[in-house]
Amino acid sequence: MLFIKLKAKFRQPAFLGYYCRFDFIMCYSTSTSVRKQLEEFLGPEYTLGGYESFWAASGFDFPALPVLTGDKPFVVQMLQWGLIPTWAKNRESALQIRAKTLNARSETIFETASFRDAVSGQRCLVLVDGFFEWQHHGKTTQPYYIHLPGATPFAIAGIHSMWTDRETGEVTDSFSIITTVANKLMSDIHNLKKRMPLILDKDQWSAWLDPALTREQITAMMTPYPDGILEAFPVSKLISSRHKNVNVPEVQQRIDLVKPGLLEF
DNA sequence: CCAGACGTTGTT
DNA sequence: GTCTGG
DNA sequence: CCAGACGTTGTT
DNA sequence: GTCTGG
Repeated sequence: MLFIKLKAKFRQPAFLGYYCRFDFIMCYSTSTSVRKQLEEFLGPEYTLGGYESFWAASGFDFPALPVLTGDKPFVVQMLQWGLIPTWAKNRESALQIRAKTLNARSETIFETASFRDAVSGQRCLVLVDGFFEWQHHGKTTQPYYIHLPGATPFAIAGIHSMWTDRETGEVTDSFSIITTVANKLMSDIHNLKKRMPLILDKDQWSAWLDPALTREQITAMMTPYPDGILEAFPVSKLISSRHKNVNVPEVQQRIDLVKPGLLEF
């Protein structure tokens, strides 16, 4: 059994932002500077509306996260993570199903009952500047934060769905993020499952949100992010905690591995 | 036919 | 809503 | 991933 | 120890 000892060595965060652990955790940030940073990145044609940022958000909390949809591609909307299909009969079944729809596998998305309606005409983009993934060493895990150079924001591609509660009339707009096979970096980090979120740069956003896309065109966009661009560093296991508040700056602080893990970046 | 599911991740 | 399992 | 359960009888 | 639920 291999134990990895960790020595926390905090330094100033290189940036602020929100992120999103793609499988069942995370999205980040908090200060007004983050909003400004995103505003600058998006440019004047975008409206931030009710945009809210986090240091970390767990999928199992079903948080509302900043999303662009095909209907309003230039308006940041807060949509709920955990897609509820239109056919959910009642609140109980809606809550049950959304716990299983945090991620959608790109390989089967056109066939699965929960996703196939949304993928054709209800695509969306989840705005993040990073996400977390765990590297496995025997029985232990080491979380990493994955991001672009300079904390450049990017989007995780997703699908969304409007659900109306027939008892209350309440409408919920919710989403799933799409996963694909890992690229090289993510294969090293997510060393067992070797998956990664479908990441789209800003110049691909309008194509992804175009409602006229054919199935073939959609499939063609569902590829791993190119190698050699994403960066990663190890972070404290605070991010893995279920009961502590992980929505704090510390979750994204780099730590040094006392006994180096399988990887150094 | 009806009832029940409808999903992903992970096993160094 | 639609498919599957019994 | 972690936290928490870890069971049976009888039921519209 | 191992499975399940979130």
